[in-house]
Amino acid sequence: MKKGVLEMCILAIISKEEVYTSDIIERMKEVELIVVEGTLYPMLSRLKSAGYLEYQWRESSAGPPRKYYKMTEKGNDFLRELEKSWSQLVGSVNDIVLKKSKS
Amino acid sequence: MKKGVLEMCILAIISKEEVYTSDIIERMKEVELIVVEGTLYPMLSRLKSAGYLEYQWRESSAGPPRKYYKMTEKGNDFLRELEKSWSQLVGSVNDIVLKKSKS
DNA sequence: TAAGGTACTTTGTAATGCAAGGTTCTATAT
DNA sequence: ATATAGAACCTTGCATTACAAAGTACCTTA
Repeated sequence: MKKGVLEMCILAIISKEEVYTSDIIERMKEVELIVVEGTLYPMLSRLKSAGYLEYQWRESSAGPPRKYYKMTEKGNDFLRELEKSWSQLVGSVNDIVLKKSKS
Repeated sequence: MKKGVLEMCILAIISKEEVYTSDIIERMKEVELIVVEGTLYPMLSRLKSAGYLEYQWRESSAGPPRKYYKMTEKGNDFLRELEKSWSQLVGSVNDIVLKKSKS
């Protein structure tokens, strides 16, 4: 029923700026959403294989190189889809929750 | 990241009126949320074992008897919890999605 | 008393997200 | 030079969630 909320968040973050994994975790934490590496790495690989993302290696000033992700055209389309079904879900759930009881 | 949206919907429906499974499916369909028996029966059993629901057998005018569910006190508390974390989730996701890109 | 529909239940499976552990690479302290 | 620490990446195994599909029980009607 509720497919792809986390996926949508990740894609939304990447659509704003090129980021690597730790950036994503940080952006999520900024709005009190906790997500961990073990979730993120497989998901990013999946999204990349699906053609929604592409990445580029970049060196870091302190530490090993990082994979910086950015959206593809297809990824942007997919993000718009996800956003649409997300707002539909929110609407439906609000209908259920806010409906007056039969009294 | 976030669990229990469907659970919250089910509990919200039951909190409005005493219903049996087919009623729930119908209420959900009214707001374009599709849920099926195979999802619902195990979930209702779980919620009942957890002490959030109780049920009562009632005869039907045409067919076998039905399990009518209603909330317990504990169930109402739990529902309020779920609603709170649901609106937090909606808020957080909106923050992510609506945030301006760095440009 | 057989047939069909309604209601409840169980089983197997796919997808999701997490914990935990592992590998590689770089910088720094010894 | 070498060991240590830490950053970044990746993998494995597990619990949970939701669904499809098949199965069981009951009730009404022909």
